[in-house]
Amino acid sequence: MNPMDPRTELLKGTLDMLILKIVDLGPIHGYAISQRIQQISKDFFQVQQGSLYPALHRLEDRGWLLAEWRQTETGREAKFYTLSRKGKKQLEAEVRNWESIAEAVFLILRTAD
Amino acid sequence: MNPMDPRTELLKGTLDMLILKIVDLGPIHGYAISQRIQQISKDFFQVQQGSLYPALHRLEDRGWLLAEWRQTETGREAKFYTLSRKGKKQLEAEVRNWESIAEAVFLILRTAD
DNA sequence: ACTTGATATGTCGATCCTCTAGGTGTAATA
DNA sequence: TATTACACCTAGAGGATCGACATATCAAGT
Repeated sequence: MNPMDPRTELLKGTLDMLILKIVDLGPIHGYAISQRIQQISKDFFQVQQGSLYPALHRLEDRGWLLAEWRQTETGREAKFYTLSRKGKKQLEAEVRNWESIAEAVFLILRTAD
Repeated sequence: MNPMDPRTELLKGTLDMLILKIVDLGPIHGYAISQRIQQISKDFFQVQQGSLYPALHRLEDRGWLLAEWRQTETGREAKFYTLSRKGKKQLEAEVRNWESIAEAVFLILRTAD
């Protein structure tokens, strides 16, 4: 995605939350996470691999995701992620925060003179 | 503000839009912009000076804001900003984009298994 | 007279995140 | 056989925000 593409800008800080949310739906591997995000958002978000994998490692390092090598349905090796208890709490906090931010942004955008 | 405070994440990439929106309400100087944003968002957003002034210069460099030194009501010198025609279009584009992003994010957050 | 706090602008360096662009390897399909 | 999809990864560049610092004026309190 072009660095001037506005879609890049506002994924900033949101990607972690979206990943945690997708993983919360059930064990899933990285490649499939990016597909799910793209699919559910109706192709609006396209998570680059250069964003995806560093984010997954970040979330694992922070103890929010647990990783385990398993086989996919098609018999390939892949790293499956699940949410830790800490991750679940983090997700809840981030969702609350996102809702507050969205509310505050809309307050400002709807302000008339 | 605590670095762990979620408000620190002023949702990167949103600040420019909020500034453009506030300036669109009428000529205003930098210091007052940060106050307006804080006030309208009911203290949720607190724009740091280290974010504010670089942002204003950025927006001016891109031709979205026009600057002019004037006196405040209290007789102090301050740099007043107004929206250029390009800035107005940019604001409209960013608002449309923000709405799309918010929609896409909520699509994902509301997804149940 | 002095000090504090609000007003008002600005820079610098650190930090963090995303992107592009590369890389590895396997399996299915044309 | 070549290409595409799957599945993982990293390095370096660029951009944005922040905390901390620096400057200066002015009002109000002590």
